[in-house]
Amino acid sequence: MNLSTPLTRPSLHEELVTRLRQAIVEGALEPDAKVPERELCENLGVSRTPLREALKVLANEGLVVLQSNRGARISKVTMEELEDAFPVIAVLEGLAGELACASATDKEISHIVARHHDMFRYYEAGDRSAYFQANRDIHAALMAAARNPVLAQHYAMLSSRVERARLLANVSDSRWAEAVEEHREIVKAVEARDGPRLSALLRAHLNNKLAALKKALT
Amino acid sequence: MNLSTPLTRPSLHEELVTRLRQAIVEGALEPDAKVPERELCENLGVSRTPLREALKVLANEGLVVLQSNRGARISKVTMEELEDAFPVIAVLEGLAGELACASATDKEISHIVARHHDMFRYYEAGDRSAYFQANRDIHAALMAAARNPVLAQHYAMLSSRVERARLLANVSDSRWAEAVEEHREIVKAVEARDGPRLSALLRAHLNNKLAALKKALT
DNA sequence: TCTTTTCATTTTGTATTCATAATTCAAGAT
DNA sequence: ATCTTGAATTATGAATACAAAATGAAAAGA
Repeated sequence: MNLSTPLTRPSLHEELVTRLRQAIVEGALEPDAKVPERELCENLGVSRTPLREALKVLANEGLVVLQSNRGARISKVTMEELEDAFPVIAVLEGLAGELACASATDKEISHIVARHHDMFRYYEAGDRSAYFQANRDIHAALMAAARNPVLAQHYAMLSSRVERARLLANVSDSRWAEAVEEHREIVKAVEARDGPRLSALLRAHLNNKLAALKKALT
Repeated sequence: MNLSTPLTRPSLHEELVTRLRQAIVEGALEPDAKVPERELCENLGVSRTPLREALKVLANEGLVVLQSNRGARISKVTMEELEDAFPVIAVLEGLAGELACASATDKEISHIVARHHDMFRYYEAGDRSAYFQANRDIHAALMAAARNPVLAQHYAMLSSRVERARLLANVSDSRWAEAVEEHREIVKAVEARDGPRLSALLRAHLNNKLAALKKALT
């Protein structure tokens, strides 16, 4: 049992940030909807103070828009935002790939590889939701292996803003096949610990993802 | 005159975020110091509520650390943080360079070039503070020319975390000379609108800056 | 009928209050 | 003397209160 870490109860506003962020990303709080302050307070059993603190934080992250004297709205997912965010995510993932090749443990590498094989099986089985889960795991594992908390923080922020687009547009089967092919190259680069190549592949992968989203959303 | 944007008085917490961030970056609020909540409230003439909202936002940005039931402290500038942040800033500036080459107006390009010439003059004159100001302007102008608000937002956040290091370590004259040389190459790439080259130069410039900081801080 | 105006209601931003946890400091124990 | 102990004080987190602004609905005017 760990007796060295000073035990610290998370404050209400922190929990609220986490839960609201999740609700927004999952679409439980819909884009452009007004944030029902009173209702949330009642449901969550907290007063307005910590809830409003959480909203300020989420506004700073771009998930919520504050309108003076008119409360908060869930921010919309616009094409412009996606077009701005994806290139940034791309270079961050690219960097993560480089760093991961340099600092990942062998165990981490083999975990990423294993998750890839899972993912390929889900693709064969046509199980989209398991595929997406595996895909998220892979990107998260890569990010963790990069050993750079600052990078991870900004990546997480951007991901949360962009994740919601998945709810708006189902990618085509042909794009799915393409993405899988790209991942076959990616996993090869991971196994070879080829940082520059992995970086380039990830950047290209993200840019293709954006192009596919664009097509699906117009 | 702009008549489309609905005029909106900034809320107290927003103003506080701005002012506190500035105070932290400029060193008026020193790293590791406790945030004097009561004192700030009195000086700024606001109640605790908006101040605490601002602190939550700054904590989310990493400029402040919240300790449960023990208030807030200004976060320390650690070598680990700089080592994590600089590579991220480097890829963001690299991306900004690429994008700027593609989307900057001729006027923006010539402004960046002009500011470079100013900066070189300040270097000749040995005027460090004017040099730094011009340097900041150049990076800001480049970022603006990239036309990507998401990129700009994350760049600003990271810059604020890292700016403070400048107060801790004066770079050597030899590094200054080096940096100027690097900028001579950078401005050439800007004039030529050579995106890939500018991107590579900026990334290298940032990595060298980190190395210089490392040396100066040990 | 369709606007415009008025006024009650609700919502919002900020201030204030309150309960609890941390800190301080003096008194007693070692 | 130094180290504990515990009550008094202060600071903090969260709830509540309050004033100002926005919203909505009914009444007055076109």
